Amino acid sequence: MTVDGRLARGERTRTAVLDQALRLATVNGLDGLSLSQVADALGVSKSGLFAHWRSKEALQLAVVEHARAQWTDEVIRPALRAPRGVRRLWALHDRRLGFYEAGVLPGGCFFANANFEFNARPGAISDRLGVQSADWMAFLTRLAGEAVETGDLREAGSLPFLMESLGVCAVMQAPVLGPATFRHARQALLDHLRAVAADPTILPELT
Amino acid sequence: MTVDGRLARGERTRTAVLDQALRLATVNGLDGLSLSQVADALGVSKSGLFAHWRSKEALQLAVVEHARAQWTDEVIRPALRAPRGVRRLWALHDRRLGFYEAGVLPGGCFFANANFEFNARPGAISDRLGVQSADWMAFLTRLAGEAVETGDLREAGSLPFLMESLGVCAVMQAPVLGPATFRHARQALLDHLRAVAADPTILPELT
DNA sequence: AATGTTTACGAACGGTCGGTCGCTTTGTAG
DNA sequence: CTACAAAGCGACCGACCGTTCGTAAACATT
Repeated sequence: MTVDGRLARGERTRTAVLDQALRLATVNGLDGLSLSQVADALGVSKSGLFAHWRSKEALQLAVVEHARAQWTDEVIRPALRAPRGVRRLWALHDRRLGFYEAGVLPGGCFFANANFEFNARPGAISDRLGVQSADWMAFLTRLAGEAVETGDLREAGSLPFLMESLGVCAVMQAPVLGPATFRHARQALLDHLRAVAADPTILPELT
Repeated sequence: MTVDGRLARGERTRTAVLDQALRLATVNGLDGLSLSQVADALGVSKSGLFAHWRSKEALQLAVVEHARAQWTDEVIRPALRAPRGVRRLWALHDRRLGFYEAGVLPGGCFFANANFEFNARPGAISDRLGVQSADWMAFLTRLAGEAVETGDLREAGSLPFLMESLGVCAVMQAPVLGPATFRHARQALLDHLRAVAADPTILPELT
């Protein structure tokens, strides 16, 4: 199977641009993203970007999808290796906070940033963010439901909303209050899970 | 006591500008705020703004303080009318969510928006936001400590962080998931408070 | 009535923005 | 070798940005 060298090159620049644009978007905002900045940071020309995306909004939407793929690869998929139930819920929370702590994105969390940036601005980007938000909450709800099925939990209750809350708040406060924020976010969920889990001993101790 | 008509007029426009700028900042971002937009929305000239603030950043800092004053008037002060202890904690949470629900600011919460916007951008504005964030968390911690003193709670634990988390997450998700979000945010804190309160009966039922 | 101050305005400036156009380079296919 | 297509570049456009400056009106002070 031979590949077209031109298309391959295009694909390479495309992902390089999306990587850079994603990082920049978490710092200056998805809307504050400037095509000149992205182009200069990669040593390409601004007009060359229009060969891949016909407008800034098209690039922004591509960044949203790129962020979703990264989130799936680095947070969701690793967490799914944990056994179903309360341990998987904990793995997801732990992995998520680890993603923030590692500083993969200089601005913390792309989705939290973007949701707050577009929460009062209708349009294609806001719509897409809304769908992804709903998907994410549905995923959390499904995992909590599984924990009830396995008998780990008596009931799901507000657990999905609580997990999302702790994650979002942690990434918001971390730049101000320092790394201890993540310890709070872990401790808070661990306390809650221990209180509602049928067998608290399957949950780890915080080191 | 006679007042200088010029100063009075200046003060009037100043607060009118800050009101408008605060609302606009919650929609387009504190940095996305455009002086032309603010000026046009109030029917004043753009250059006239520089008679009151010597730069855009000065106006932005003034907006931050204006938002703090509004938050104190409409959330903190009313909540302080509730008796010390767990009822005051609940009143604060309830009042906060009510502030979001009422749509006082079209973009939800100024501070959450601004924190996420500036969480990776050093500068005077970020510094000011950081101080206010720390103050706010200290206030929550003080109220939780009072609830321990009054005997309402055995221990504060992660309660301040939890309250902040639920509030922030609610205002983030409300535009996407609708008003039910606030019910979740209230229920989640109420469940937690009932679980840790010495006397759960002093807490209200959700209607 | 004369003087000074505060508020506010209109015009203009340099700079950056998103976007367009014509061109060159690189690689594929016949 | 030729014809074609995709990738990428440089020059340029109109629009908007924050900011400056000179000026005029409103008002207080003397």
